[in-house]
Amino acid sequence: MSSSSGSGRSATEARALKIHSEAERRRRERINAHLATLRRMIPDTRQMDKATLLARVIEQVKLLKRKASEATTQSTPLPPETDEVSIELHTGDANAGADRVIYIRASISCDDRPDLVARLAQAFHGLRLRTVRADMTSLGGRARHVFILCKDEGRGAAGVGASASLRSLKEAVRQALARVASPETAYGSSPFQSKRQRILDSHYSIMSI
Amino acid sequence: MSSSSGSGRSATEARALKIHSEAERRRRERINAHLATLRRMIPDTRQMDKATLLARVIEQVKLLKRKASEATTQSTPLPPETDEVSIELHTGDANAGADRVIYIRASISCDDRPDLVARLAQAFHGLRLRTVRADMTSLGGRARHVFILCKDEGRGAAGVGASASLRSLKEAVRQALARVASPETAYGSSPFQSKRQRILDSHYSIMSI
DNA sequence: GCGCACACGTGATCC
DNA sequence: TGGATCACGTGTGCG
Repeated sequence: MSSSSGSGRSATEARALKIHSEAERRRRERINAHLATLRRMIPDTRQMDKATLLARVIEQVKLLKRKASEATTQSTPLPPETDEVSIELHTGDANAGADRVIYIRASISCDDRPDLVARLAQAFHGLRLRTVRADMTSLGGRARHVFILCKDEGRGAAGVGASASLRSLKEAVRQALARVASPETAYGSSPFQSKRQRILDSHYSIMSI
Repeated sequence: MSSSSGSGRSATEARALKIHSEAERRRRERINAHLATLRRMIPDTRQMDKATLLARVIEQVKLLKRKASEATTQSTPLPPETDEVSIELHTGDANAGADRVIYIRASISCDDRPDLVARLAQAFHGLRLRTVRADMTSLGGRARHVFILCKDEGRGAAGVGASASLRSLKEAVRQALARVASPETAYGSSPFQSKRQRILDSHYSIMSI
């Protein structure tokens, strides 16, 4: 205490005290305003305890952090444990007859190895397919690659048997991918290798060229 | 006031008051503990105003929400018209000290050309970075490629200057990508070519090897 | 002295 | 009435 006598406050003290309380009120208002904002942007927090509200904020920040991080590092599911090849045809706009562009979505899941991408590129090149889009994942020795391929000009197969040639093209792509996925099928190389071992062994890059 | 006489409090009143103040203290402690937690999980908020801390929390939640949302909706499929290079570091869980794995999200947008992917792979290889995931788009002569790179073992830079070496690694990747994006900057090759022309000319494959 | 930010105790209020 | 929460004024320390 700076100065005091028995009775009340001096005039200056009273005024200072008032200023102080007002400042403190403004401070509380700032904090509470921010709290209200948080309450608005987080679901199911209307009329909830100030403390538990903060708990939910923490929880939400954690969750969003995980979500954002994992979304930037892997936006597609993990490579499946079983080998798969899938082909889809997409003729861009069925009625627009002018351009005759064919898109193929080819997906392959298999064990990863250094020459995988190169082999695939080679296969596509041999089929006169252009890779417009590619999505590749390599994890734990497994790879899952998805390609959007484009057959720009169906000149050679334009006329009558277009539909038939489409099917054969599709089948050709499937076989090519299957060959790449397991080059030595029919050979007796043991397919039994633990997942753990594969993970330990695998430090392949999907872009080893 | 419930009851009062001139002098002091009754014994029961005093005890109740004490209980009350203790409860209030506990409440404050809970709130402050949560605030401390938030302060820990948001960068650069050590000894910062309680109010401004909450402001940063709001800001962070907004940012993370946008990030997570746009990452799940994949809202940037088309290559932008302007050249861009962006690098992001992701150390997997800052506190889990054991594994020391570093992920880098590197994104490049530029004119497409046959050797682009090969150049990028070469650059990453030179920086001892493994490509764990790749997402490549080629459309209308423009390319937008996103890579998740992995620096498996920071053996050489583990100790003191880890943070600094991270920054320098990030900068190295950025410069490498910039070089690949526009190899002949500073030369006088005319940058003026119509978008239309580029589209007509471009039949590149992003996997031409 | 002044401004700022914090913790504390207290009265009011609502189940 | 008892427990829980809130807003308020005040005391106190730091630049």
